[in-house]
Amino acid sequence: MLDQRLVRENPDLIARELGRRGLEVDLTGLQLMAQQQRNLEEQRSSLQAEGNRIGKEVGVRIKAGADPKGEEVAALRQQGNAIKHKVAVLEDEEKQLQGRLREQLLTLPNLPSPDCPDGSDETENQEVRRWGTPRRGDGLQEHWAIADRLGLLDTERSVRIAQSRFVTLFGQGARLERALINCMLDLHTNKGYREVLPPVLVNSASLTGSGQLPKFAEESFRCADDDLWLTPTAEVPVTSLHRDEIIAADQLPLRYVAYSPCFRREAGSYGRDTRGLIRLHQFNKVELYWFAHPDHSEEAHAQITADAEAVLQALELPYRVLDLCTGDLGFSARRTYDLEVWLAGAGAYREISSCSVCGDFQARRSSIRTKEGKTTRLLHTLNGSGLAIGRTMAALLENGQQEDGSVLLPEALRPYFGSDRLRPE
RNA sequence: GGAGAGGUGGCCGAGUGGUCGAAGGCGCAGCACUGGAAAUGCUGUAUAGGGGCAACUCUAUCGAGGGUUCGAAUCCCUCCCUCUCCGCCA
Repeated sequence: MLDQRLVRENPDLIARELGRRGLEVDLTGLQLMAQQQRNLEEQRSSLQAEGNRIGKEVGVRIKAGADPKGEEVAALRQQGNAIKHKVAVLEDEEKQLQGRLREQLLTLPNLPSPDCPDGSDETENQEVRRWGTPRRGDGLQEHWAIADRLGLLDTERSVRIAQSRFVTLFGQGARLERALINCMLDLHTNKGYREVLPPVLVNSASLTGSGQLPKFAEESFRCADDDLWLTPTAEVPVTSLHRDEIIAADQLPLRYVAYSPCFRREAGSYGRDTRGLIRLHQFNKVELYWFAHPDHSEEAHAQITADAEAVLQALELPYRVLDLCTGDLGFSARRTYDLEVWLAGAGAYREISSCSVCGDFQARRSSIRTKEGKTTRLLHTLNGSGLAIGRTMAALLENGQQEDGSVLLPEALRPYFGSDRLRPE
């Protein structure tokens, strides 16, 4: 959420920065509301001050011996009552206004970082660097074909169990998924990340806190009878881990690594990536998350990205890093580096991780602050996939496929998987 | 799901209508004492919003929301949460 004060005092800045995202917003209405809200607050609180004064005076006079039923007290009472009614009216108006203002503010995305490259869509994302040598060649299979051949998964039975875009893993496939989760968690915890296994059902406040609500309700699965949703990413529960908290500055950064299944409705993506492990309603992910000191979130962004890259390097998967342009930036992000892994079968890079710095955007929505001496400020949050498990498996299958039909696994994964390769059964 | 108890500041804990943002303790910070530390003493120590260059000041907040009252941490209603016992259960 954007700072209400900024809306009041510098709406032009907001309009300009949101313009970089390709959004045309007229903030005069919002500014007016914010100003009016403050006027109401001023009126209300000075009336309340007067009311408090009268209330105290009644107490003082009665204690001093005034007749509680006498004229003197009755007059004060009447004054008090008059003020009370005025306050009630103002308060009501103010509350409504504040509600409408907040509602609208919650739908505005974060302002992009000054360093974020300008651009209108993903074609203008900027490649920052590449790592590894992409494997190319004729006859390289795509991962679903390999998975099918090796009996790693079953999509048709998954439709019977759930519906399309779900997958059931079997045998070596299930084992590989488990190996990847453990491998990644170990990699990150060895670097000092604190492992956390959060609830998968999250309430509306949590989704609002990290930015999925109110705007993206149709992206998540909702439980009909409860205020609970299936989490679309561990970013949601982990953000709310410290909702409404004040964290001492010397404890920052708090770095978490959370494994969780993720659930997404993928509305509006029918027909895209319908085969394989790329786009599913349910997938596993290991997520990195930082609660960072507001003065050091840029370094933190570089670090969290490096920590995500380290997984790809450990798994010997070639990738490239994209600096997302303003037009492709996610709702809560100020700046994002996407990691795209090479898929040898598809012959293309595909997103496997997204590392974002959100500034104080989520912290304001979630009220997460840090205290240093006497000053309390909103802290900064960052998140990065480290990594999406299903897509990692896809990359391993495509990049590790061998002539004999087996799939060779990277060294780092072998102890977890218990073998150096997947073999035809 | 049934019965009961309870939710007060970073923590513990007092406070059943009046000047209470809240005693006391712990913790923490600063100062004094010390060669240094401990112990001790003194002082300070919530959050948000508004006004002010600032010192400072006003308002709100004692689980949440409503109500009674000139005045609510305290009384009433609704909801949420926690704990204990019973039932059910991986």
